[in-house]
Amino acid sequence: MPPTPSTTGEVGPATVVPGDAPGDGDGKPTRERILDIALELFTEQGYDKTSLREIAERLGFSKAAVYYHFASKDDILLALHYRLHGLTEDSLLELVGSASDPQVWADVLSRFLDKMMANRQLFVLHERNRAALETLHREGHPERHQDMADAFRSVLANPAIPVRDRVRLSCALGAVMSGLVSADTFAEVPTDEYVDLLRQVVDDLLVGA
Amino acid sequence: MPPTPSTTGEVGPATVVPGDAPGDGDGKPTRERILDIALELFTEQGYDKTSLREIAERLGFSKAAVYYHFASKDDILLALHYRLHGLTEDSLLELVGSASDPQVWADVLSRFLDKMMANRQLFVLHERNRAALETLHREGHPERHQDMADAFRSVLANPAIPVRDRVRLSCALGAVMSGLVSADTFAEVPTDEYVDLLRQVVDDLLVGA
DNA sequence: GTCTATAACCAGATAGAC
DNA sequence: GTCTATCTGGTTATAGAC
Repeated sequence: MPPTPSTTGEVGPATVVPGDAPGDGDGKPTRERILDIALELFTEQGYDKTSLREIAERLGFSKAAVYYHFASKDDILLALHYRLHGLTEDSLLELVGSASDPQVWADVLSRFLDKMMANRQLFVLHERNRAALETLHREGHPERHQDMADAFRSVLANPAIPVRDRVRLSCALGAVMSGLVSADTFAEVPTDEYVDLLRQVVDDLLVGA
Repeated sequence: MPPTPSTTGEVGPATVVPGDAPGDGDGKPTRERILDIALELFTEQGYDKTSLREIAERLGFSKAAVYYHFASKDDILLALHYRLHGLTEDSLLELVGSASDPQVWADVLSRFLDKMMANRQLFVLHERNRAALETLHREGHPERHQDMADAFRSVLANPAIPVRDRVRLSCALGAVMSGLVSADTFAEVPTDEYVDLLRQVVDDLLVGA
């Protein structure tokens, strides 16, 4: 049986202690290396058009070896989804869930933006494979793991909050996501400056006007 | 050989003259009925997770019959993509291409919003199947069919335009798309009112502030 | 214009050797 | 921890009858 039979929440590079496990080229454990390649291929070609054989080939071993680390292809996608979960601090989450004030939403989004930008590829993965990820969410995905997207979704569906505010929140989320996805187009702009531009957009939509 | 061997730009319900071709339940030609079902299933379950067998079953005939109307599964997706193309008037397109003024972009988007809202599902399809559609765009898709998305994309990539303006345009597009996708959440709001809220968002991002 | 039958293929997944 | 070999099932696509 594999060392981690059920899917575990992976938190990303920060968790990896250098020289922590066998691995190959780097000190990174194989499981992480698989996830890194998968993230790259899934974002580039799409989840469904990427085969396990392809992932394995890139790493220099065979398809079946991947099955030692993950129970299924879905399991890989799920693990990447959990990387996103891992980015969220609980304190921010509670803030969103409790308050119904656009100013608070804007603050949370603003504070979260740097982390989003630093882990941009993870968001692009989600943006480009919505269909596959939502299928995953419907079945499986047992524990009601709360993440940022879930928190905001529940706000959007809350009828006690004025429609105008909710619509503008929805737009602000879309605007930020769009900003992340097309960040490559603005590669010549320094990251800090770029993030500030996005922050301003969030502000204009949620508190300004 | 099929009546329309290569993919033709389908324009939607407006093109269908009542009693125009055999069809079945309605006066709609079979080709259109296939596209309607495909649109529904592709948006719901995703392009890759929908099989031709499933589409055929819904229509009451067999998988192979679908191949009479379309050369491949990709061809169906492409035809739906062309429905989107069909929504765009050339006059609006030129407007976007020529001007580099945020005010103009806002006007175009505003004028286009009603049509976008009326054909919402088409946009949701594109939003939820970006990966599949971009693969399609890379290969095939011969004639440089210009659509709204292409026009705006070329603006975003134009270095002659101030970065701030371009970033805000990118955000505005994302905001509108997000608004379209989550329109169901706000089903209780009258459409006109909802579209006005979105128009305001576009305005705040592109001309206000 | 639609259907039956079937070909050809490749994916995800398993068993068990090393 | 990785490999070879194999199973199983579903997918796109074709040929040809009605």
